[in-house]
Amino acid sequence: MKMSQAVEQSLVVLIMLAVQQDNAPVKSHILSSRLEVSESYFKKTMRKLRIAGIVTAIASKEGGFKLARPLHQITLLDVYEAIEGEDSFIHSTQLADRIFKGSDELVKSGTKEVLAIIYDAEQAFKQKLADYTIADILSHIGEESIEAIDWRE
Amino acid sequence: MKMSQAVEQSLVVLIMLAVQQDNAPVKSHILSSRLEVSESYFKKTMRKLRIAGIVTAIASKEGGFKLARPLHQITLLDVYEAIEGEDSFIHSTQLADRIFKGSDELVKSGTKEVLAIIYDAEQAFKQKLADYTIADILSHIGEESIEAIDWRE
DNA sequence: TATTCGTGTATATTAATTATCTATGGATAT
DNA sequence: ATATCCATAGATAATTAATATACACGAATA
Repeated sequence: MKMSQAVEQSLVVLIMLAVQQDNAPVKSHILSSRLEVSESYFKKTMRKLRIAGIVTAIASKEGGFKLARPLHQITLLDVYEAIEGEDSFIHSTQLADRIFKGSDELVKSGTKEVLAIIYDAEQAFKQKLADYTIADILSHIGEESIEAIDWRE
Repeated sequence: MKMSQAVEQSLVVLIMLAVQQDNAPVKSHILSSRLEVSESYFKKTMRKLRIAGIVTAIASKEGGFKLARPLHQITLLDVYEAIEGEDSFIHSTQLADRIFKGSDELVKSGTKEVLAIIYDAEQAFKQKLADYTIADILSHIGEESIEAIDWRE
């Protein structure tokens, strides 16, 4: 069970935007070349972040992407769900239906319980992600070094 | 981020074995046909469960698979890890290295923090799975109906 | 009016999952 | 003994999702 690479890529981009002075917009080709992915692929990921209200896109000369909200209002769950969607880790019951077809109804309820437990575990995972924001990540970086960074150069 | 089908298949098989009277061994071809997968594929999954010490294989006429331990000693985490292994949801840092190469060391530590948070969330997920056993699932099934089931028929 | 994002489509590559078939060898109950 | 069934392994295939690129036209704006 692996998390999409795009989630990590997104988080790194957000860190980059977060340390950009004055939240000045940074161009696609600069960010994508830093990530070493094509601008085309990069924009597909950024689109998801934009739709989720995490970044703002500015179409203009001197345009680019910037953060849409303060750092402490962007949780890791926001980013995760923006990229991965809200699908559950498991989505089935079809299997249970196949197996217990013809046998006791009460056994079928056992698999329903399985789904409930996995859903419960999934919620625990997501709650942890919701507990942390980009600001928490940035708090591990020294103030001085942040002021010195301009990704547009 | 999706859980392997094999995890759900395994749980269903364990439920079937759990309600089998006297923990009598059930043959591969019976279980695999119930799951509607080939016996060959089914055995590959069962092998993982056997290596994890969850089921016992009996090679003999009147052989088959049975549970290796009491129901309450088989957690959902045991099953999950038997099938999915112990890989983390995210495994990288390579990306961080690529991006922050040439820029400040302190920024790199931001991505380390990201990995730590995701690992934390993953542990929360796994802890929930460890909190439940096959016995918990079975507790949702009436005693009477369990006594009536013989999967070997 | 040049620059840059927005959107959409088509396509390619890679990797993992899911799955089957076959075949040889080993354990054991009767 | 021998039939039955698991153990292991290798080759192969289908399906799906993730990852990725290229291209083209439209829209916003400094």
